[in-house]
Amino acid sequence: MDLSERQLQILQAIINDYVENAEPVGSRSIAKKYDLGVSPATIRNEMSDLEEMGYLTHPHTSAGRVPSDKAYRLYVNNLMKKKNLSAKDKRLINERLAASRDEFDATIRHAAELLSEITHLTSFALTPATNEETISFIRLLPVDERTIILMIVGDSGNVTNTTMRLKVPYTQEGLDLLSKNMTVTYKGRTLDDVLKSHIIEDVGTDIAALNALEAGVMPGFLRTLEDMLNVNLYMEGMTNIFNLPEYSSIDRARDFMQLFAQKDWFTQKMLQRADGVVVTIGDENAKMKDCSLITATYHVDGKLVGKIGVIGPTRMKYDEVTSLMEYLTNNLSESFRLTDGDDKTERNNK
Amino acid sequence: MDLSERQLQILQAIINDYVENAEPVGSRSIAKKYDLGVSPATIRNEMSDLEEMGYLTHPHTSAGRVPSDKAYRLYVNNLMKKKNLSAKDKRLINERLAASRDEFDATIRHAAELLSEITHLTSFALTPATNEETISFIRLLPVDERTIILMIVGDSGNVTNTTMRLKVPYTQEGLDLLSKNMTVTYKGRTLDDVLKSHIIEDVGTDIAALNALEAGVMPGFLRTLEDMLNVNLYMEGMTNIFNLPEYSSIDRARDFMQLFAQKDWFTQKMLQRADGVVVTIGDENAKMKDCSLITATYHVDGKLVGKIGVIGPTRMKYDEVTSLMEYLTNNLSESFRLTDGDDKTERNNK
DNA sequence: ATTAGCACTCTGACCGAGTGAGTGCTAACA
DNA sequence: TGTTAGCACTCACTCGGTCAGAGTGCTAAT
Repeated sequence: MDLSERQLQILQAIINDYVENAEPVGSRSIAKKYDLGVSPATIRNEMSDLEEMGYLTHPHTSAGRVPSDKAYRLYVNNLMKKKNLSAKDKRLINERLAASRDEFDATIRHAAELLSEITHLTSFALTPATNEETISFIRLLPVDERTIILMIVGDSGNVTNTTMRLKVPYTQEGLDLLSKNMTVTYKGRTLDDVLKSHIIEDVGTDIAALNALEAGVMPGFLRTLEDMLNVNLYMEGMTNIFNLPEYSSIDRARDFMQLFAQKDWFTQKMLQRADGVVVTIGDENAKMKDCSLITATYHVDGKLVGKIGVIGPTRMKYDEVTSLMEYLTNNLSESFRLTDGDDKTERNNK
Repeated sequence: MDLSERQLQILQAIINDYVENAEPVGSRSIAKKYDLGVSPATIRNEMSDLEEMGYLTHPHTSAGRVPSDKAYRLYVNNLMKKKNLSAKDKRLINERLAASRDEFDATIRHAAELLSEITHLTSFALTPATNEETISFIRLLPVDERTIILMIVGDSGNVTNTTMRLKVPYTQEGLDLLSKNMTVTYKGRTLDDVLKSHIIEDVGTDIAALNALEAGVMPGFLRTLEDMLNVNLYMEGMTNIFNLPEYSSIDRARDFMQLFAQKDWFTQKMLQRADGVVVTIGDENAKMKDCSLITATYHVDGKLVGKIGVIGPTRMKYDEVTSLMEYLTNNLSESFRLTDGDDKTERNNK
């Protein structure tokens, strides 16, 4: 059941050729381009065997062979070698990321841009998930007679705030006291935890006015927590796929685009993927049957975890893309390691 | 040079028919469907005249006529009548907007969703421009030894904040004093004004440590102002156009999609458009030659101004879309009128 | 001024032949 | 027994030609 050395060589040759030219590859062209020391007839026989084993398919009798998902999987797992990035790409990455080093979200967006520029595919980046983030403090600030700001600060400096209009009047003292009480109650607990407990805990006071204020603030508090848990999705290079032959039919192009119309669904799917560089090919992506998806994770200060990814047809340069993503996520994680004396700013989401 | 009553009738009939069926319309079908009391031959003669005047075009000799941009312009300016929304659509709008009434950005996003759902076209919504917003107060808050939060609050409750890491240590008193000084210096001035002055004004203190703190904070302050000036763009229904015959060719579809790849450019273009319901047709949109674009403005508390819009082929139901947008923007402006006793929240951008 | 009639034009669908790429099989060969 | 040359066969694609249908533009009659 294992493949012979020669079969592997042939399979690799077919994959290389097909990835490059997007056209079914015949025995003759393999024999000519790759010096395997055998005739086209022999290659034909091997190809026939490979097809039987499910590594190749046949659009029609008189066409060449096309690698199957299974072939790409084999290639990704066993055959492909790490590629070195070109000096040009490395420079591009370093410069672009350094330029926006101070602005967290901008850096992440630039990472997605770089991915799509270099691979000519569609890419995305997610800001880090904050479920592990714990509450550092909560502050209520006055705006006008009826309007206040609720601000939640996480332990990594993540900030989210909501402006809310109260039905009842308030006092500065009330705000201060409630801020303090809420901070005491929730400090150190994760956002997830506080939100999921769903119990609006009594922050403990027996002043009637304060209880009224608390009741007015709570719905906004929960909404703010939810907001803080949301990650941002940046997509880039969606139109790149129009240049690829697999999307030359309107239907395919539409299907592809529609995947990203439901941003929330897509974000959830991506968040569920394992850490590190993960490749899923064709059928392995339930809903995105004829795409391949490569994701990788970066870290913020060694803790928070965000994701970047590339989406394209199954026919893609897996070796180059995975190497690129490894380089890029390392670079990102490095950027986001908060060293002392650094004036990095803008670590706040939406 | 003016068009006769009959010519107007014929032109209107052609536009109706073409907008409905997306196919060149011939004299015979006009004569049959619209009871104008004349024969196809007469209509042919009029059509020929209309073509000479630039209101119609001819894909080829033996095809029917197609309205030109000029014809649509005439239609929009003089011919079309306001349409009443269906009860179903009204209900849909009211329900959907009411559901997210508390969350500012969500409401705006829903407005864009509604637009694309009802029109089956591509739509967008912009959060209000904040150049007129004035600074209400500025607050600096501690996170850890080196990290602080800078928060700017506008007079309409708009909040933007940045987490920044300082090179130098700070004290609570320092933060409080600087907050107070900055507020005094900038209160009441517009964001634009403060940002454009570009002079980092001395907020007035002679304590050395405070000056150092001020210097550390200023770059972040400017960046926060910039951030606060940014508007958010929500796009919806981009894939709707795949169902339209004018985008059945990949090239057209790609061109359309690429318009929105440069979000910043698009946002700027949209912000430049006049207030109220504005229709631009085909050539009138320099870069979007074969699209029509309809935008409308909504108000927040009668002051801040945001935009929503619909983009589609020149062949669109101008009457229905403009009526819909009028209804929708009225509804939005109404929602955003901050009445007393209302606990509307979440009036904060990015 | 309007209309009927008719010739003319152009598109799009359909058809059939020819071409070329590539396979699969068979028989010969090392 | 694995490899190879040779050859028949298959299938998609292209090209030219034909045909039907829709619609115009012109002319002559009303």
